[in-house]
Amino acid sequence: MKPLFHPRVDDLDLSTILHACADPTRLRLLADINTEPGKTCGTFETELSKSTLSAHFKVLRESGLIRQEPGPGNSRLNWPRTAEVQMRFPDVISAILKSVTR
Amino acid sequence: MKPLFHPRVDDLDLSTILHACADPTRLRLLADINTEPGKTCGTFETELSKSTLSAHFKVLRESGLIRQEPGPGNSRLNWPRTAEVQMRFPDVISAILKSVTR
DNA sequence: CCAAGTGTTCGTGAATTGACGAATACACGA
DNA sequence: TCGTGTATTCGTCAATTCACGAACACTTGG
Repeated sequence: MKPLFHPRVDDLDLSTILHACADPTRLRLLADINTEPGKTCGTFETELSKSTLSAHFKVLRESGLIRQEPGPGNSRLNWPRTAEVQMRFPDVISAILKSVTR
Repeated sequence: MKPLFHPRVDDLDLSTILHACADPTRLRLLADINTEPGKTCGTFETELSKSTLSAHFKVLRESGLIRQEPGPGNSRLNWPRTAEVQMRFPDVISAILKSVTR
């Protein structure tokens, strides 16, 4: 599996991050990844098609909110980058995640 | 001056709020309103046209982030609703505002 | 080697966004 | 009442977003 692009902490942008969080689907995904780190892309509850979901993961990853690393088979493991993001923007992500209704 | 629509605290939506914050221009406006509450719409530093600015204020207002009340003449005074928003989504707005680079 | 499983990419289309200028609405002072 | 200042609304336009299915890429098990 090809490794994917991930922005460095220094390159994180607040507006980009907020935009990534602003979509209900992505916010749900992000929350799930934080509750259950290492989940594989196919294990999320959703009605959406695979391609749509893949696009959402891409937005999350490119914003710096998650890390996607090669997993077993052709899968990808999804990890939160919350700790890293907090270094740049303290409390933002944690506050948002706390407000997400399950 | 007509009073404008403002959502009740109970009707605030996290995604809507994050979307409102996700635009750099709006984030700038929001930060300015919080630093200097009661500012009038025309007193913001910007290159944008009146109509564009007005649209941004509308997004902020309808998301619940600011209150726009009639001011002297035909002006509108802009107030933060940060305290109200915090009741629904604790720390979210304050954390975002702290991360805004001046 | 082949089939099954897992994701990504591409092309498409509908809807939304963000920008603008022109027109409009409203309040106030002269 | 007539300008002037302030802000909203409207119509338009280009660009972006979000959704989908089809096609492709890659790994692994049989």
